Amino acid sequence: MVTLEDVARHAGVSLATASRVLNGSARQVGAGLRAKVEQAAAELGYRTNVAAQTLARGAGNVIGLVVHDLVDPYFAAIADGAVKAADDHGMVVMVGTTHRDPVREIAYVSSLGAQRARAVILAGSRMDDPSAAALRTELDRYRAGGGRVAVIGQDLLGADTVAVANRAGAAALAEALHAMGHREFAVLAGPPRLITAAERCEGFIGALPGLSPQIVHGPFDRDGGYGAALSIDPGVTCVFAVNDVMAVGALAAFRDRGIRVPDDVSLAGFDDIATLRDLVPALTTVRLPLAAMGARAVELALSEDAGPSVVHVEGEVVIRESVRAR
Amino acid sequence: MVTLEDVARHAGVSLATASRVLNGSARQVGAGLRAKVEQAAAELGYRTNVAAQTLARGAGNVIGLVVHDLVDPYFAAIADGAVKAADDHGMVVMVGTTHRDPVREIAYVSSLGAQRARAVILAGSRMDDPSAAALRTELDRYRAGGGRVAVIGQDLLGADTVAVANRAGAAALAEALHAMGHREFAVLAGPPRLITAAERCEGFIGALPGLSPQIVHGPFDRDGGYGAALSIDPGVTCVFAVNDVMAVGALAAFRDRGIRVPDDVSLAGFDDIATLRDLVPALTTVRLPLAAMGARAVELALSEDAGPSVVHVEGEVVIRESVRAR
DNA sequence: ATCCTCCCGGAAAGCGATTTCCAAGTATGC
DNA sequence: GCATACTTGGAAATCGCTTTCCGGGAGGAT
Repeated sequence: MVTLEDVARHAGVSLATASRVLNGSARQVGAGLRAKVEQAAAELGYRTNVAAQTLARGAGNVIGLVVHDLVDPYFAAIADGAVKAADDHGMVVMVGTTHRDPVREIAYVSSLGAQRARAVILAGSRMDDPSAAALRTELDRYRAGGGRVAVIGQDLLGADTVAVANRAGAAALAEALHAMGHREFAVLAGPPRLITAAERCEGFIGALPGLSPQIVHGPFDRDGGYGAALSIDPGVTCVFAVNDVMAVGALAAFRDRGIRVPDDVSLAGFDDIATLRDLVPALTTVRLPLAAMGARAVELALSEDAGPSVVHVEGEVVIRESVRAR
Repeated sequence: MVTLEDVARHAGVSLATASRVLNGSARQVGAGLRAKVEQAAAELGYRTNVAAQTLARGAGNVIGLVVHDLVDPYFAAIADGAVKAADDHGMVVMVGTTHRDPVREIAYVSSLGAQRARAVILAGSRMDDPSAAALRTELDRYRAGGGRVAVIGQDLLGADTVAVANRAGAAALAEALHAMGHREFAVLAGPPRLITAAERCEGFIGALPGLSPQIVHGPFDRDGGYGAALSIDPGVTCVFAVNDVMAVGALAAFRDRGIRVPDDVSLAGFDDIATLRDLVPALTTVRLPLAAMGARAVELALSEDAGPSVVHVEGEVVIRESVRAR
């Protein structure tokens, strides 16, 4: 491998000068030498050794992204935005998938700490349970080493946060559905202690004073939606699934049971996953700018301001054919 | 930050011993010292500096993965498999997205070279055009530095390859559709020079001797499928889209034009994207083990054998409601 | 003309690990 | 009981780059 020293020798300059030319520095180098160094580097095919650079500089160019599941289009969209934004800042993204295992999540943060990653971004909502404490400890340790942390979802860890207005979005959706004449609701509410799910559920119910929707808990994924939909009470005219992927499961369950959407029951989700837009009937949902959220998280984590800052993002209600007025 | 030297001092041993205990080595360390070192590391909260380790060892623990678009569920599934497999081998994955820009692809390989990534995995088929030469040059350079390269798709670069039997899969599908009585076919063929698309198209047509299906080219994505479907000849009874995402677009186009699937026309795709399984009508397709392909690529790239090895993966025809016998 | 800055090139000291040698202690073979 | 081989611990040389510090030359002010 060609080293910087080889380049310097070939160009007849010192190591210091070569470094300043090739790898950026506050200091200027005269045009003559600069050209010589650049030519030498090109001739020799020099390639910076990032590991050495990271060691010497004390900071790397890696951003860690921790998601539950890349196959879930929600996380894929966030990851896409994050990768793009990181690239714009000359950073690269390391992705870890936890598949909702808190142990893996912690292990991943720890590994990113060892990498001296510039920042770690946690996407996907956390359970409100003891494992969160262990994660917090690990994050503190990471921060103590100079790393930044950004969280996408609710403001839970005292870190930079891209906060999603889950309650407000769900409330706006509830109001829209109420205005269309619905009174008998069911909520496919996801896991009871999953914060995002709980917030959406609360926001929805809170916007329907005097009504008491049926609440069905279950996993936060497609099969969870399918299962939960099976136990909807007769008489319910409108079902809210706390995310789109669950809504898809519910749709399948209704289809299997011969219940027509929206003729027999209306259905709404949350997130507005692009891949799902061609579903029939098209899903009424709350649109979230997922890629932008991923990008925003990267920018937050890379910004210089001291204190943890919070960016709020709002959802936009999108009414499509999966709901019908009563 | 706590360094290995701090740990060694705290434990009253040499740097060498501490290194051998904490970061793995061929050499043994006595039980007594080993315990002392481990305790010291725990007390001080020692964390390996991966950059220093990479520099000293001359090889890192990063695997680079280059995909076109993480939002495309095809790539998301591959990435998921790759991340999991890498994790099993104690490696981490750095993802880059090119959005089909050859320049970005090359830039990414170059950046992975600078990282001294252990391997780079290229997913997503390439165009058969001049930019491939530039990529090949960059890859050769990367390999010259000791890195491994694996490609998912067709065997094009002379690297380790997870080769998809595109022709055979498409041919099997064609035979199945033919056996169901279809004779008038159209192929939504994607970009003419995109190798994967071309192979699937050829395989399909080749299995229908005596027939000459209508070929419609267009982009390899959802909108490409939509657009191509608009120019299907009347009289066609069965449409093959060279991937599932395009098939979804075609489905939408047919719906918008009042053409019913499968009553008026049958439709088939390729890939069997999990996220799309709840589509109505369910898509007939050729199933590919995407996550396994991603994992396989990682293992190939990490294996020690010298020469480039090729793993073949076959697709399995899955008939669902989007096709109907004639 | 003198002095003070400012600018730019180079020497050398790290950054935090790994690993090759050495040396000493212990086990084995006869 | 002694020579030989194996272990195991430590000192020190690297790995490739950044950056501080020093020194010399050019330009401006007095």
